[in-house]
Amino acid sequence: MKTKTRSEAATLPLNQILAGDCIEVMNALPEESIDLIFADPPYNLQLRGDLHRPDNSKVDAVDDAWDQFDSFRIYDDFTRDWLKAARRVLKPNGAIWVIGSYHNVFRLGAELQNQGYWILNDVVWRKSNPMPNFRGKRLTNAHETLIWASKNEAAKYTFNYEALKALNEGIQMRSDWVLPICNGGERLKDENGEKAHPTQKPEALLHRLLVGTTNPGDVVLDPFFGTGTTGAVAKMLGREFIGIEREEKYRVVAEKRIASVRKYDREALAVSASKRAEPRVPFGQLVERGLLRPGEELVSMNGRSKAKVRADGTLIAKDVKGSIHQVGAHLEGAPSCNGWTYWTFRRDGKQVPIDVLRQQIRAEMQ
Amino acid sequence: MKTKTRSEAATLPLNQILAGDCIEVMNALPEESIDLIFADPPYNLQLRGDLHRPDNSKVDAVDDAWDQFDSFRIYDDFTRDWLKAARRVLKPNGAIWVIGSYHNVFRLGAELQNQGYWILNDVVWRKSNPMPNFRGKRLTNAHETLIWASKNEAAKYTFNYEALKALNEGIQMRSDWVLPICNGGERLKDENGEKAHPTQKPEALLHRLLVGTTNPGDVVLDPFFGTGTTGAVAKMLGREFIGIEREEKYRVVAEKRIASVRKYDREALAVSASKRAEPRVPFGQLVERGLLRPGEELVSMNGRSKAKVRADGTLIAKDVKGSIHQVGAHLEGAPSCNGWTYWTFRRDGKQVPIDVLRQQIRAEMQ
DNA sequence: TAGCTGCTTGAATCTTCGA
DNA sequence: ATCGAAGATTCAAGCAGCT
Repeated sequence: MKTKTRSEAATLPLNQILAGDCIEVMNALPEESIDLIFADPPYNLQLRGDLHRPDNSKVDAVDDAWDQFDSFRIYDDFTRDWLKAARRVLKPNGAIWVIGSYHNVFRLGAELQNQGYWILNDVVWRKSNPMPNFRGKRLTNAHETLIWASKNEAAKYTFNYEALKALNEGIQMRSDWVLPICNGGERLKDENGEKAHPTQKPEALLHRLLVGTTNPGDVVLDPFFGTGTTGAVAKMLGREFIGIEREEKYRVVAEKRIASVRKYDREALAVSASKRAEPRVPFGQLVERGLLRPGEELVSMNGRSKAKVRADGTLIAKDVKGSIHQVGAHLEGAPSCNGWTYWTFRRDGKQVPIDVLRQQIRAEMQ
Repeated sequence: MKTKTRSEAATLPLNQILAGDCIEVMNALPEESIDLIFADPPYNLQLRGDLHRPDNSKVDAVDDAWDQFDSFRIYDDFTRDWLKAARRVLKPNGAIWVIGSYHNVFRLGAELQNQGYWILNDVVWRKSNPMPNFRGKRLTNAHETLIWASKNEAAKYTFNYEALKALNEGIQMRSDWVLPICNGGERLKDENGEKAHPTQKPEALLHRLLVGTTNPGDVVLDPFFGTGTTGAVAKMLGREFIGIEREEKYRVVAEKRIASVRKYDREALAVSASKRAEPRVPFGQLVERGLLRPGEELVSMNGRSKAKVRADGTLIAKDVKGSIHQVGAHLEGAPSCNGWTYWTFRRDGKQVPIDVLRQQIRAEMQ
């Protein structure tokens, strides 16, 4: 429901980047004036020493002062204060998005709930090209979490169901979004050719989020504006924005960036169109899902070789262990081998190619 | 490292389902006795019906703010208590997995951090066949979140990196896991043909998690056992389990289920080992055994550097002496260098990595 | 032009052993 | 506990430069 009046619009500093601490600046804005907030607060990463890639190059870490907090207590105080200020400026039917990683997102989500925000969805941004875990000590940190919440349980939040369905090729939009990280030409550089901001978010993410949860003309506030992805996408999509940013160097970059953006840029729309490739199905999934059991015997298509399945999705044959491809290649004395078509399993007295099981999983994924 | 003693094993009720409240039962177990905890705590506590404030006055159900606030407080108290009891029984190098949705996972994650657990990853279980959002008012809730945390920051948690990489067909396992929900034949039914438990987890999820973060023989505790997916998969994979479940009807179903499970054979349970687990072989042994001769020349993998082997197993290059690692790092101007993969020697006219010789010695050690 | 190789880079709580 | 040394460890993209 649009309730914006002329006088209210006049007092709002629309399409500007405001300098200063976001809490103070938000408290100076009129209450109940904002339709949507997008907030990408500091993550409070707690990094110890340097990290090198296996090729010995050094990882350019987020070591900025603005990401340093001395304790959870201090981070929680900070979170409480800015979320409270944010809630004051939200319209009664307003909503908020916050983004974070496991370092901070649980603090964010709990505090949202404590303040009476009503969580609508948590959304997973699955990165198609995340940075690997170079030391092999944990899982690849391949996602970040967004929380979408309305001001309270009763709020009539904006949700453009059909628009998102259209973006998703006619299928209901899910809570996991596969999008690449921001790099290439979209990644803003400073005068030295270094990245202008360590954590610039991709425009595709904001595009989907603004298309789905705002209407044209809505006022979108970003209290941690950085280099202004929110403002740039809002402008493209015909939404009004208000940015707040403490650091001058980021404001300068953002101003320039947004000035060069044109509304309804068709290229920006193209960014969000995701192409669908045939999903890769690791052989291990057949084992995890119980389609093949550890210890089960596979026989080669030509009937000459046998191997046993192991719990981690590798095979073991007479004198070799490895993937279905490696073991097949070794047994045939070939440089390579497509294990999917080489190996068969026994089902109802017949030998069936394991590729049948892969097809089955792919069908489920549709 | 297994440190289980006979007396400890004797006092642990292995491979049993214990009846009762999980906090009381955990407090009756010996401390520091559990390798891994998997917990799927309830979150629909149905508090709205009979909610009391801490001072025992009944909450006015009309007052939404009070209702929410007290709900969270009670849930947080519950979470704090069971996580504390869980932490007591964990071995110093133990770890925990918890699973939840946006309703409760932020409370879980924040409390884990508050108690000193150290989050290793948050993992998204991306459901390949979720229930659609029928009313079209929100995104399809297509995932649940798991948190993997060690007992504390210093803990040497178990992580079978190579096994998970193998499960994912040679690519590092990511933090987003695509797996189907539990249905079909795997879904347990009660005598009326109704599902026996509302939130039965798929065995594939537990398979991946147990293969990745436990070793055969480890003790896995599930304080919210339900119909025993954890126990069933633990048994298959040769892990010990302890289940705790309050409701008799679930215990009955779980007992029957686990009794019908068979453990995979030993060979199938072996997983791809990490190189770190292999015995250490000093470079000097290659010289002592005559696999390399003092004075023999080594050439770097990239062909740009040379060094000579000395009798004590150090190398000497143009302006540097030291270990294979030190000399390699110095010549490359790198912070570190794995000399085993950096240096090659000449054999039959070809350059061969010295790591081949290490493998040879390791093979002899078997 | 299209295709290939090689280099660079990304919100990262990223080692372990023995003296 | 602290310190030094051994040694284990990466995936997907974009882009430049070349054929």
